[in-house]
Amino acid sequence: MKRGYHHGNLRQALVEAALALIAERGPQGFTLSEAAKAADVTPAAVYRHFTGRDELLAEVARQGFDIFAALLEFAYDEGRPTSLAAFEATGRAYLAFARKYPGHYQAMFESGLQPGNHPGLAQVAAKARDTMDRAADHLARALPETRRPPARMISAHVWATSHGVVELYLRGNGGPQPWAPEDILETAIGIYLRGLGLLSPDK
Amino acid sequence: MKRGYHHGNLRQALVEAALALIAERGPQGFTLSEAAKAADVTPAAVYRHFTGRDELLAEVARQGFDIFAALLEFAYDEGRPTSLAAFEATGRAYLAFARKYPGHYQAMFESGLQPGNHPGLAQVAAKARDTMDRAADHLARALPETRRPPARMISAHVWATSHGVVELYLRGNGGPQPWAPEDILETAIGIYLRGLGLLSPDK
DNA sequence: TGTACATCAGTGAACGCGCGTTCACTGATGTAC
DNA sequence: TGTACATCAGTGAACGCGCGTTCACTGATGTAC
Repeated sequence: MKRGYHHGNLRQALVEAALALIAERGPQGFTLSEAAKAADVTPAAVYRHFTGRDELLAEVARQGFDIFAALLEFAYDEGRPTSLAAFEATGRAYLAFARKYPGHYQAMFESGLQPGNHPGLAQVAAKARDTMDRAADHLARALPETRRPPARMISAHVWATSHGVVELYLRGNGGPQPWAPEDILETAIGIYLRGLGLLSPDK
Repeated sequence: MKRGYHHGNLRQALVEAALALIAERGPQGFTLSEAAKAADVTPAAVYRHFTGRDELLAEVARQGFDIFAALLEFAYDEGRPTSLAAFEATGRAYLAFARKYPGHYQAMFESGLQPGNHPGLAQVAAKARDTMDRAADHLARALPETRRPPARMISAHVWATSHGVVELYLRGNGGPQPWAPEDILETAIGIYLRGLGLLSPDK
C-alpha cells in the first residue's frame, strides 16, 4: 500500500500495529519504535498523535474495554431470554473476548498499565463492570431475599472465575489441561449457579 | 553487614534481592544489574552463579513454587480433619501465599517466564498442582458417582477462581471492591461446594 | 605449624544494542483571495 | 481557476540511558606438603 508524505490515519494505524505486536509477542514485546516501524513511519511521528509510549498503550487498552463492554452488553441483551441465560452468556462473553482479541486483552490486563493514570481508561472499564453488575443483579432477584448474596459479590465471583480460566487455561500459565477453557468455565459456572439455588440439582 | 572479597552466599543473596525488587516494582522492575547492586556486587559477579538474567528469575520462581507446594501440602494435611475442610484450606492457602509472598507470586505468574524453558520449574509447579488434585480427588469421593465431576476438573475450578481473585482483587487489576479478597474467595467456594452437593443449602 | 600454590569468586572496564524522547526541518494539504 | 500562504503531519539525525553480557584481571581461600 502506497502513501505519500501524509499517512491519512496514522493514529489508528499505530494502535493496530501495537495490537499486532502485543498479540504476537506479549505486552513486553511492544515498543513504540517497533509500532512506528510497523506503521511505516518514523518513531518521532508517534508524538504527533500521542504524548508518548504509555498513552499509545493506554489507547489500545481503552479500545479493548470499549469492545469488551459492547460484547458484554450484547451478551446480556437486557436479560433476555431469561436472567439466567443472560448471566451465563456474559460469562461466556468474557472468555470469547479474550480468545478473539488477544492483543486488546493483554493490553488491558497484562501490560502493567495503571488505570489510575489514564482517566478515560478507568471510565470505560467501569462501564464493562457495570454490565456484569446489572446481569448479576437481575439474576439475584430470582432468589429469596434471605439467601441472596449481594449482586456485586456474585459478579465478582464470575469475573474472578472467568479471569482465572483465561489466565491459566487459555493463555497457558497453568499447564496443559484435558479440557477446553470454555468447558472448564461452563462447568464451573454451572456448579456455582446450582449452589446459588438457580439450577436444579440434577445434571 | 561487612564482608570481604568473597560474599559467602551470593547466590541466595541475589535471589532475595530480586525478590525484593519484584515485590516493590513488579516483575518488569527487576533487572539483573539492579539485583546485583542490591546485593552489593558487580553485575558480572552474577554470572558466577547463574547463566544469565533468565536463570536468576527462574530460580526465584522455582523457590516460589517450592514454598507454594509446601503450603498447599500443609493446608491439605492429608485430608484432615475432613476432606471438605482440607479442600477449603487449600483454596485459602492459594490466596494466603499470594499475599505473603508477593515477589515469588509475581515471578511465578506475572513475569512472562516460560516454564518450558526451565525444566526444574515445570517439575516443581506440577508438584503443587498435584496436591490440589489430590485434595479434589479426596473430596470427590464423597459424591455419588453419577453426579461427580472429574477431580481434575474440580481442582481446575478452584485454581481458576483463586487465581482470578488474586489477580483482580488482591493485586488490583479489577478496580476497588467493597470486600476483602479473602471474603470474595470464601463465599465463591462456599457457593461452589453447595453446587456440588457438599454443603447444605442453608447458609 | 608454615609456606607454595591451585582454585575460583568477584572486579572493573568495555561492548553493542534498542529504547523513548527532542529538535530543527521539510514537504503536502487545503484555504483565502 | 490560479496563486500565496498558513498549517501541521512526518522526517532524520541525535541524545542519554540502562540494559545484559564479555573479558582479562586480581585477591581471598583452603589444601598439599
